[in-house]
Amino acid sequence: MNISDVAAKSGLPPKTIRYYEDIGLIKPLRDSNGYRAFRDSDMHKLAFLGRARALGFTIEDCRALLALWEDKARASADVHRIASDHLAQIKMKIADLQAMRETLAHLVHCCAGDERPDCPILTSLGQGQTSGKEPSRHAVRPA
Amino acid sequence: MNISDVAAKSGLPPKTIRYYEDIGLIKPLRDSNGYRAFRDSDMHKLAFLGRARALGFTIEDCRALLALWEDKARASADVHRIASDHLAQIKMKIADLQAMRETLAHLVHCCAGDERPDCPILTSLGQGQTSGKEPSRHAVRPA
DNA sequence: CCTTGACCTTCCATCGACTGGAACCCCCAT
DNA sequence: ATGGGGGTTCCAGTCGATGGAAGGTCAAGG
Repeated sequence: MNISDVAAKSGLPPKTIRYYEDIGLIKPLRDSNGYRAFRDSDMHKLAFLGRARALGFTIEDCRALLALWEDKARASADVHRIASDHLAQIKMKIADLQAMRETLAHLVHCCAGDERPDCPILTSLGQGQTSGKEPSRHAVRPA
Repeated sequence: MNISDVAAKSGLPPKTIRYYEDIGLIKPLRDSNGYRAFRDSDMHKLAFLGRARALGFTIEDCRALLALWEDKARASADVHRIASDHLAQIKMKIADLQAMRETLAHLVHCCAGDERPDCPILTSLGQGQTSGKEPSRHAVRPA
């Protein structure tokens, strides 16, 4: 299988697949012409990676999960720990985003949004009180 | 005021303040020794930026918001649009993260997390069905 | 046999929003 | 003069790709 076949089957772009080889997540063979020759096992790994990434696991988490997946003697506790740590991160991000949403929704609601200059959004940004709390450490910032 | 004073008052690290000057968000004066000399107006802008960033606005949004803040003849509609677009982004991210949370919570719940190798988390990642939907476009990915 | 076009390859740069660190300058107190 | 705590610049790195340039390969059609 060439790269565009695996791309189609795994749903990952060719660029991403090359990148995953670069960082050592997969090790496809090579044809005599230099083309990558993907085995079924490579395909499966890529599909695995795609799903793990879709769940928001970091690349390093993916690397660890892939190793555990391959290791038939793994302890499910190891997988469990990675996943529940990640779940905790996600929960924190949701909380952060919800706080932003509350504040923003309130401001947006209060702003007339017409041709006049009066704007509670700018007033609030100028004076403070975006929320009660500090900007939290686990930073949820724009994509 | 020197940089560490403004840092203390605005809550932004000196590095970030220099960066904001670099990208043209603020234009502090300079003392004869080359030190940045911050006026009150610079301080206010930095505080404004800190709050806008805490609400998750991108730097480019912040630039636009700052310009509108300075413009006493602005139309609140412009501010409103930026904020409500951003609010929509946040809502999408929350939805994505909640979908991840559901799936992950289920998997974590199903995994024994002991010394045995059997692990529904890995099984699921290996076989698919992370959720009903495609990984959405507005990618929420790890920090 | 030659060309065309769709593949494939590598390598380098860019995105966002900082952050770390090196190397160096400045100012004040001892 | 020396030490320590400011400040300055500039370069590299983070994370996870993605865009693009420059060039090699292959199969089909004329």
